[in-house]
Amino acid sequence: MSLTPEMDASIDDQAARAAWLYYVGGLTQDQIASEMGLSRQRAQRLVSRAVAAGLIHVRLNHHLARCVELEAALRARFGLVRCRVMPGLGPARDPVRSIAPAAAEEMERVLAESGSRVIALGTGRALRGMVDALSPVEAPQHRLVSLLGNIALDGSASYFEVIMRLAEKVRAPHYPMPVPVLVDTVEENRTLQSLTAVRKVRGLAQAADVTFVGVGQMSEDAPLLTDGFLTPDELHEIQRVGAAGEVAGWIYDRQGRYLDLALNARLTGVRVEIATPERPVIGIAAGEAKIMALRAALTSGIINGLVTDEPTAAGILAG
Amino acid sequence: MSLTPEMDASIDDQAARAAWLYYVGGLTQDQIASEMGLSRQRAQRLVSRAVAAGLIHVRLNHHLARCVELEAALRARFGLVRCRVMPGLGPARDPVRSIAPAAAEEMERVLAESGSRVIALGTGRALRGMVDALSPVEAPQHRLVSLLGNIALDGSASYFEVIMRLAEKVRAPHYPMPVPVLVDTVEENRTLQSLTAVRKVRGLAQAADVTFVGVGQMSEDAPLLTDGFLTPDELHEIQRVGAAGEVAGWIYDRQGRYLDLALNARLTGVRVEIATPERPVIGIAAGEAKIMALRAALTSGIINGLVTDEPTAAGILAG
DNA sequence: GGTGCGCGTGAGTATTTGCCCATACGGCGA
DNA sequence: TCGCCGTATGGGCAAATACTCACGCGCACC
Repeated sequence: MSLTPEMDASIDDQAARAAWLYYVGGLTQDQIASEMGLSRQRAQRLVSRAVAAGLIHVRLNHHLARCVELEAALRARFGLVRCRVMPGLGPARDPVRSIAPAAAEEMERVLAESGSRVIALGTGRALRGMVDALSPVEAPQHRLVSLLGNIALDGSASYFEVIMRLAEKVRAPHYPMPVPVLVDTVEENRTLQSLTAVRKVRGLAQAADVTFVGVGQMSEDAPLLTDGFLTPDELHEIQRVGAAGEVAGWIYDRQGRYLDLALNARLTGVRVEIATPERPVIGIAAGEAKIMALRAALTSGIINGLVTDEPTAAGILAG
Repeated sequence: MSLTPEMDASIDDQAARAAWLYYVGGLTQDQIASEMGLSRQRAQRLVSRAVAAGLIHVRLNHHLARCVELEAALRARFGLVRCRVMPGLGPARDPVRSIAPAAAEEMERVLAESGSRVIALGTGRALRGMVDALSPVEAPQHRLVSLLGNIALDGSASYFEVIMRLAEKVRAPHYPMPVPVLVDTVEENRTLQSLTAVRKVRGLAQAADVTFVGVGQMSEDAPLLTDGFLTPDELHEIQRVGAAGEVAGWIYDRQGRYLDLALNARLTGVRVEIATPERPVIGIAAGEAKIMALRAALTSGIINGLVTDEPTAAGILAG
């Protein structure tokens, strides 16, 4: 993916400088080109490179009245300790884009604490977006721990791993869950759970001071299905017994009560229990499809913090 | 300046939403127009309004190698507790633009502390830029105090007042210095200093946990001259006795030793004494003209923290 | 009630930007 | 050594954006 680090650094430096001149200095790409002694096209490419590489962060410093209202309503109805509602980006546009900056701010808020905290993390696209939107901060006083593994059934590790990226950005000690998300048999699971390494990570995760999780829907586009953890038949069976959503792979019904499924015995991750104000669990999720799953998790208190977007917030409250 | 608050809010809301769709969502202004049901021009105006009003903040998440080097060199040479060097924006462009975001970050760093702090502030364009670039944060645990008044000799209050704006953004209790910067006679000054209100503010400022100041040059374009605190003759006389710069109106020589001037007896503000690591004084300043003033202030330790830009940093180190 | 002023609006236009393509450069294998 | 391929570069062009101008509306003052 990259050339020599030296080369990369120099090009990123150039990109950063061009983007700085463009966004902070307000120069045109023409002016940047002559300032830095390159062609306009190159200047343009550097700026877009900087944006693509996430070197540039844009933040909105204004609380939209509508979003503030929705936040207040959600806080009141579900007794949330944290709640952020960001403007929607219109249909057919990835809501992760909208909520990632706000989620990153929530994370930064935790990271800014000077005392040492244990921060537990789920997986998923929304959390990945959060980490990408995060500014690098040195916060080595905290410990990061995974609620679940990042190895899929087929052994691939692509399942939107979050903890390693985050640890890299904040330079904090981190404890990934060194196991597959799901194993084939109850016995395998028991063996894994007995490993000291696994037991220590589980213990840390269960004692987390704050937890960030995604929330999965159980409709036909369920992440558990698209990521290959369930077959369509299994999904339909679980839907039939009333599945409404899942957090870290653990499936619950419309009241947010965890279901007693055969699947559970093969899940290796930590189940998030009812959140308390002292040990909040922040849900990071948005999208039409997730409304029911979110309402359920909020109802029972699996999550007591929420970062979502405007249409999703409205949908949750409409129910 | 503004219409009804209601009207303002609604228009800012629109602007913020348009800017969100533009910068975060990546829509074109055409798409924003149809999404929000307005004309393309209106969408464009809303976006530029949001930028002008400071609703949109852009930050660069990359440490340019050259800037990092300069920071390290400045830290080492002057024993600084904080140091930020931002890329220059080229000549003939306001360096405040470049350093304001970094200065705002330094301020946010202090504001994020959970313990209660006393934050003292000077005045000037650079500090004003810092406050404008600051994200609104609730930090009512801190107290903000002014080092000097904001009333000029002619009674006008325009001298880049900082503390009120800052207090508005962070909702912290604030203590402006309720006097002119400079008075006509020593007796007037004595009278003012004896007022309880003034004594309390002075006491608070002198005990500040952290201080943010601009740094003024004493060349022909001295802020003290352009703001009408000195006549050209006075300036030349002070230059003759070796003035190199000024902090909060107090003038020092090339070694950063405060000068014993007749003017001093008419200055009402608090003189910033040698900074300590426990009670840092952060200088916010950049520009060719300020190099000598900065080097002097750094040499004697009037300031032990610095936010500046690349050419200024290089100039300071070159001496 | 008229008149002037200021603000916001939309149309038109100049500038800027993003994208595509032809081309040049450099590494690598035949 | 030659030729191929992948990558980066600059020119050109269409789209997008910013600016200017003239108009219209509302408000206040006369």
